[in-house]
Amino acid sequence: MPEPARISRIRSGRRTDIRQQNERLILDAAERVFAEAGFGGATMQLIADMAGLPKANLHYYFPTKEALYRRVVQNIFEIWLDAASSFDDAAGPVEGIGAYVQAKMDISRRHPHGSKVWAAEVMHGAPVIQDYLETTLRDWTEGRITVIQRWIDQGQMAPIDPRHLLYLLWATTQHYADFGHQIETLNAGQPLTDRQWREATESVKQIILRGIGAI
Amino acid sequence: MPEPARISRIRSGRRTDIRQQNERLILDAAERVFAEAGFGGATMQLIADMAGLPKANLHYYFPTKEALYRRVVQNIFEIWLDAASSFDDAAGPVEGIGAYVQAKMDISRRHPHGSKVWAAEVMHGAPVIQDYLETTLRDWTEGRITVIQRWIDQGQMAPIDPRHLLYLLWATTQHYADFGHQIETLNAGQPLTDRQWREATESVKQIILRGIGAI
DNA sequence: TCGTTTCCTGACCATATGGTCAATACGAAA
DNA sequence: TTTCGTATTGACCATATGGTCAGGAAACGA
Repeated sequence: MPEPARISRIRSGRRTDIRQQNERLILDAAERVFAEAGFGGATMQLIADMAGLPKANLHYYFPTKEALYRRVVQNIFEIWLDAASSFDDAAGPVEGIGAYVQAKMDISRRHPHGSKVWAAEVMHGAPVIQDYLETTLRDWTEGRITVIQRWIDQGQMAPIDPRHLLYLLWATTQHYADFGHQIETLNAGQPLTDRQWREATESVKQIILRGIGAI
Repeated sequence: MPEPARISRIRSGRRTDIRQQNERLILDAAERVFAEAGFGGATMQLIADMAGLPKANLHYYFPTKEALYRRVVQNIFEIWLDAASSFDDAAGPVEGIGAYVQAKMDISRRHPHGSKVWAAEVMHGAPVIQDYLETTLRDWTEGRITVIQRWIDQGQMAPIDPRHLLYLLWATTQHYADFGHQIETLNAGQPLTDRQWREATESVKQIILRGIGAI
């Protein structure tokens, strides 16, 4: 059976470079357009223009609009999961939650479009990633609740309902991406500067860490 | 000039009842559909079906889809402003912010669709209510910042950046509406009970009030 | 050079959707 | 009863959009 080997050898050439490069181009454009216009408001033509490719080319790499959207949402979810790891190897809430807030604020700054797509997806009832919510997200959440509960039992923080603490963390950090336009409008129409992002992150950390009695 | 009087007398009859009733019917259906499908994903036909009226009837009361959407967003903004008043007549942060959290959590529970429409509108760059953001919302925000700063100066709370405190308040309370589906999924697929809503509200209040050093 | 696979794209199609309109019914005042 | 402004609605239209396809170009191994 030399077949698979031959295929995989072919796939490692320049052709896959082209495929990967174009898929990335399309995914980046799609993420932006889906974020700014929503799934229904986004058009393949607009995504194509933003990617600098003919529309028919999109359908060569992604069979349908749904398939493209699905890939965008999955990408975001993976980024989300990466940040989640900052929670893990921490001795106490100050380091754990502090690092988590930091990671999520960084994501909000670097992937605002992705965050918006995720938010819209959930708001519409998670038609595409419902299974992820019920498996990966639920498992992750349960794990983190255990960790937080242990911190409480060890007297490292006040007895807060871990679930609502997690919601508060998600809400607060993602707000800086999802409602970035509102924040910018209230900031004299200017995007937050490096300094303002640091201040925001510090404010969030302080309020939450103090709020759970970890400081 | 008896004209206006006659018109206004006519307008107070049963006809205006019909108009008001149908507009309400349409607006309620539209709010729901816009929230669940987004502006682009919503169709006039779907809204019509949900309102129990023929599609052409919608266009009799609202000339275009945009006009209907505009009205929905404006309605939400008014509800939002009502809650804002709970902030005003309060002696200190515990009452003021406590009441504000309470009011906003109640809104999240009673108007989840409206909250989602608002969120989507802002996420898409506020194409419809940008002027509100720059006028009403900006003014309200500045006013509240002044109040919070006064509390800080009077030593009633820790020196937190008022702006980021407001963002945290908005983010946290609205999260329970906008991400209600996710919360429900993590709640064994069940909507929050009365008790759980109370617990959520209490958790949020506690963390924030403690976090700003008001307790 | 040749054969094969992958990639590219203009032109085209079927359908969904926002919006229009003319005909009609209805309710209230005269 | 007549009149007139309001409300109703089925049928219809123009357009936008997701998706298809055939023909050809480029890339690559032999």
